[in-house]
Amino acid sequence: MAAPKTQTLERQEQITQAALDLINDQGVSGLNIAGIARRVGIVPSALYRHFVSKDAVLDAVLDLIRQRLLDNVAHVRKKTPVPLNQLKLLFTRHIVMLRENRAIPHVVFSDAVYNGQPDRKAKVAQIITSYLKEVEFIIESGRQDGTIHKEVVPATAAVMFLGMIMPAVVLWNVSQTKFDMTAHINTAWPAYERSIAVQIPKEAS
Amino acid sequence: MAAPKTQTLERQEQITQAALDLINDQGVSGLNIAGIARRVGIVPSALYRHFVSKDAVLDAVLDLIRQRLLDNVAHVRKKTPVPLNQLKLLFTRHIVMLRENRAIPHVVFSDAVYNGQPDRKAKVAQIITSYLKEVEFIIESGRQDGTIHKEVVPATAAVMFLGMIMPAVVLWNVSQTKFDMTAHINTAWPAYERSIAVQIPKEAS
DNA sequence: ATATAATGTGAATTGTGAATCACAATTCTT
DNA sequence: AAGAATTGTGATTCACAATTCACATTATAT
Repeated sequence: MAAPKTQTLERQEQITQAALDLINDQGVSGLNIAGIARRVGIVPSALYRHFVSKDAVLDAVLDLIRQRLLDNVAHVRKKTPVPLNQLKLLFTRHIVMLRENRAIPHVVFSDAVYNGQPDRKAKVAQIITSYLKEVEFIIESGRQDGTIHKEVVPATAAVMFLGMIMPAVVLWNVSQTKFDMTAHINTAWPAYERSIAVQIPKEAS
Repeated sequence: MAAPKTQTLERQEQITQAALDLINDQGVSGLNIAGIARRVGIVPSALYRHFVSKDAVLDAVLDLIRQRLLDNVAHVRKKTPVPLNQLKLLFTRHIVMLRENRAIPHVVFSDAVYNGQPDRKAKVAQIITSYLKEVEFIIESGRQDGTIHKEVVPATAAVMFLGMIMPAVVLWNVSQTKFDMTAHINTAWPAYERSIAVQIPKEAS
């Protein structure tokens, strides 16, 4: 009962997705060739027809993650032209995304990244910084149109934007999903907005 | 050439410290019994006289980390009685600490925590939340003495305090230590202060 | 001092998982 | 339809690391 033959390109996508799913369930340390193969429906050795090594699979997963993150930004841009609304939307969408893809923080924080080849580390650095650049860009356009304070330093504000998300996700993960993300979104966002927006929004509590 | 016999209590401390050092260098996935034993100066099997398993060593490392974090808070409390100054000091000290102990983020974000026994996960949750509680406490006393806005929600402000630190450390790690932490401290802190303090400090840019 | 407990040692055991390889089945080319 | 290329399979190898164990050595108690 051999698995049906499938073009490498398609298999690579299946394998990458399966790897992401596996990491969602078991973390990066739970990522193993046999597990991936099982999910795809092939035998472990067959995987090597499509990837030269396990490391190569991890790199593909990183590419997938980058794509998802940037797609997110693009989607938000289309949704509304107002910088502050874009940020708010990006904030909630990003949190929802990380909730559903626990693999993302897993990979980004994993030892495979922190202590693997410098290439991989650089790749993650590039993913994060390009995401930050997008956020900075939104903030900068807010400064231009006068909705965001001129004194705000875009780079710092972007890092702090990430700072609303990162600890929340970590707490949520560590607390067996008990940490109330919705409540966090509802209180953190106004605080963030207050610190960068020019005028307090209509309903000032 | 046997290693000198040493009381279990002292050896446990040596082993825990060696494990922390090893994680500093190689990450959690690089943590191995042989490596720890080498650093302590004993043979791998000897380690089992003092810890029942590798997992037990990791748990001890977690205890050590908690202790370090809380010592940090206590130190800051002694240094100054002014809440905002305590926060600022805690901020810089925390960053310095994480710079010198890359093991801390490694462990906190590791798979061993995210996918290990629920006990360990709970332990990490407890470490983070107790640290947050301390920060909340400082913020609350600032609200009491009128130096921090009444509208500030201590829990949220504490999470965002962590939010100044976490992404910075991640960026620093991932960027081969190229990310400028000092610059981050200098711009992030005023922004944070502005968002919670009642009055803008003397020199308003 | 001697028995007993505690600690250290080297060898052996066990498990795990990545990677390789010769061969089989399938698809593609022409 | 024959031959070449691609993809799949099972057995196997290899390295690595945690743990156990019988025995040696040192410290402690009486």
